[in-house]
Amino acid sequence: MDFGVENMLKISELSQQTGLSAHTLRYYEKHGLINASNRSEAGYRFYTDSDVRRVQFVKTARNTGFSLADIGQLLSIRVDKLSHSCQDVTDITQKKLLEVNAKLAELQSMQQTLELLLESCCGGPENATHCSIMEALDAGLSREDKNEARLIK
Amino acid sequence: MDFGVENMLKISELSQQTGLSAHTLRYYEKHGLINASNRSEAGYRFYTDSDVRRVQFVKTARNTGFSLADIGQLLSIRVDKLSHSCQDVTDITQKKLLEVNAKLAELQSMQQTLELLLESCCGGPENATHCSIMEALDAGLSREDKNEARLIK
DNA sequence: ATTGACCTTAGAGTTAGCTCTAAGCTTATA
DNA sequence: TATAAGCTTAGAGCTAACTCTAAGGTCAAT
Repeated sequence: MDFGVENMLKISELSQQTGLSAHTLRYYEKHGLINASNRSEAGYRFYTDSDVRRVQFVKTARNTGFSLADIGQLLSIRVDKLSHSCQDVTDITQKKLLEVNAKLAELQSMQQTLELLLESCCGGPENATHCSIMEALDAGLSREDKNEARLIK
Repeated sequence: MDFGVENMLKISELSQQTGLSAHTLRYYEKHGLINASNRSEAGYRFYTDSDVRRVQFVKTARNTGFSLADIGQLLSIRVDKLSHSCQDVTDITQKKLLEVNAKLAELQSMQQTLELLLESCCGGPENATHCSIMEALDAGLSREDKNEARLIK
């Protein structure tokens, strides 16, 4: 069961394969996401193919927007699929989607506001005494938008 | 020019008016965004109407997505409009819009991925051995998407 | 034997924007 | 006058996900 060190990767090689820095790989290890299956006598990490696939999984999940905590959960499902249901997986995914949708809504509102501001302003070289962007920000964006803000008086 | 302390606000009163905590107001002051025009002998901050309007401006800009650094720039325009042009204002606004659009694109890509994942999975109580979400994450999301990632072998 | 590249660890630093604490005054109320 | 609420400051802590540093051990090549 113990094949020398052939066909295993050192951390810098894993780094190259995955595009994650060695620092980041150690960071993920410290946070329980990944591990080197083997260590040399001197303590050097050696990664198997299976380790590489796990790291790729982490990277893909990361690109999809999952937090490291989410990924921890996904990984524990991954290593024991029999003890987990598809619903366990969709729960995590659904929760993430809700977060993403919430952020999206917030950013879309900002986008709309910024576009309106830009439309309203000439953007020219004249001085800003009557700049409509400044006026709008001074007026609280025309007043009938925000929820909790009390009006000035 | 110095009217006692009538019609000025203490920090907790400004906090109530604006919905920003006293902590946050002091934080903004430390970062050069706002200031109390007056202090009592004991060092208590007292805010004028003009101070209140400035804080409202900051809050509105914050809600619009501007960073505190952006707001610092906007405020320095606000106090000396003659020395700044509308273009100065639109430059800041445009830059912010670009940032927001970039984030938006990233989040929309995540949203799409998450929706696809959810569509592909039954989400039921059966065990996760053939969960299509896990498979997709294992396969790097079907392979033809990411830019810098090298394939496994 | 000696470079130099690579590896190890613990732990500090970064970013942004708060949020909170501690220790000690001040002010208002009873 | 005493107590509680509110104010002051400097500075630490929080969040997330890295990113980097320091001090030292290892390894391959000269």
